[in-house]
Amino acid sequence: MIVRKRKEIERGNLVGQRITHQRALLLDLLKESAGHLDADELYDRARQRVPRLSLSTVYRNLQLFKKLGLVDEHHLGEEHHHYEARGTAEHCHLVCLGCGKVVELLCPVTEQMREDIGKEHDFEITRTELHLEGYCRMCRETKRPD
Amino acid sequence: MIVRKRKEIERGNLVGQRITHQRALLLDLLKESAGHLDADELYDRARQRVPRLSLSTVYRNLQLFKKLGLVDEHHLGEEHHHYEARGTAEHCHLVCLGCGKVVELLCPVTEQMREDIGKEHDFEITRTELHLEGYCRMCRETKRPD
DNA sequence: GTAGGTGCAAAGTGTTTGCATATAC
DNA sequence: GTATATGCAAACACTTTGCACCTAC
Repeated sequence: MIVRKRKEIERGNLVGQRITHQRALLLDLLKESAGHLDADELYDRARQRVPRLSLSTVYRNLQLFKKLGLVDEHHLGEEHHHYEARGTAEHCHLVCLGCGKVVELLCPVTEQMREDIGKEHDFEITRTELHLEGYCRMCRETKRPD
Repeated sequence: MIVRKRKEIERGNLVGQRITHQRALLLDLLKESAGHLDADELYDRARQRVPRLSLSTVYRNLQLFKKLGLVDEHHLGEEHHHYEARGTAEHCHLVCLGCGKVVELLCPVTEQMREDIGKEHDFEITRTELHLEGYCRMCRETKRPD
C-alpha cells in the first residue's frame, strides 16, 4: 500500500504539512527499509511507484523530515548523506572500512554520557552519534586495504 | 618557519612520499591550528605563504595525509569536511546547532566502549568518533532556531 | 634524468533553487 | 480558490581529474 491512512500520518508525523503522495511514499520507504538510505537509493525506490518523481522533491522532503525530526541524517564515511527513519532508540554505527558493511548497535553508554556532558558544558544535547570504524573479521582475514 | 627539518618529517610523517614545500606547509598548518580546518580555510592560510598554491593540491594532499593516518576527517554538520592533525588523544565533538561553536572533549568512555564493541562484533576498530549536537546556554537563552 | 607533484582549467558529485504547473486543503 | 508542493532545468558548493610544466630525489 502506498499511502497509509491520512489521519495516521497527520497525527503522528507530518503535523501541519500537506500530505502529498510523494511525502507519504518517501516516509513509508524510509520506515520500511530499516537500514540507511541515501537520497539516490530512496529516489530509485520511490520512482518505481511514482515514476515522474523528481530528485529535488526527494531532497526537499528529506530536509523537511529532518527538520520535523522524522528522520536522522548520517555521514557514514561515503561522500553523501544517509537517512534513517527515527523512532528506534539511538544507536551507533560500526562501519567496516574493508567491505562497507554497517552494523547498527545500541549504545547504552551514550545515554549516560549525554547527560554528563550536557551538564558539564551547559548544553542541551539533542542528538548524539557514535561512529566506529574498523575492519570486520572477514576483511581482516582476506585483504587489508592500504 | 615554513619547512621543518626534512629528516624530522621523513621519519615521522611522510614516509616514502616526496617532501614538497606545499606538503610541509600544509602539515605544519594543520598541526599549528589545534582545531579543525576545512579545505578552504587551509587553502587560505597556506596561500599566505605560497600564493600560487592551488586548491587541488590541498585536496590531493589532504587525501594523502588521511591515507597515511596523519590527519582525521570529520563531518561537523556542515556540508563539507573538516580536517585535523592526528596525534592528540581521540576526542568527541560537541556542536552547537545554534551558533556552530564546536567544543572538543576527551571521552574516556570511548576507550572502553571501543574495546567492548570490538570484541563483541569481532571488529578491529581503528577509529571512533562521538558526535554530539545540541544548543549551548547562550543559544538556548536567546534564539531557538526552528 | 626521471618519477612523481603541482597549477590550472575543466569535469564530477551531491545538493539546492527559480519558476511555471499541479495539488491538498 | 489559494497557499503550498511538485517537476524540470539550471545553478551551486565541494571535490576530483587531465594535462603540461616543474621539482625532489
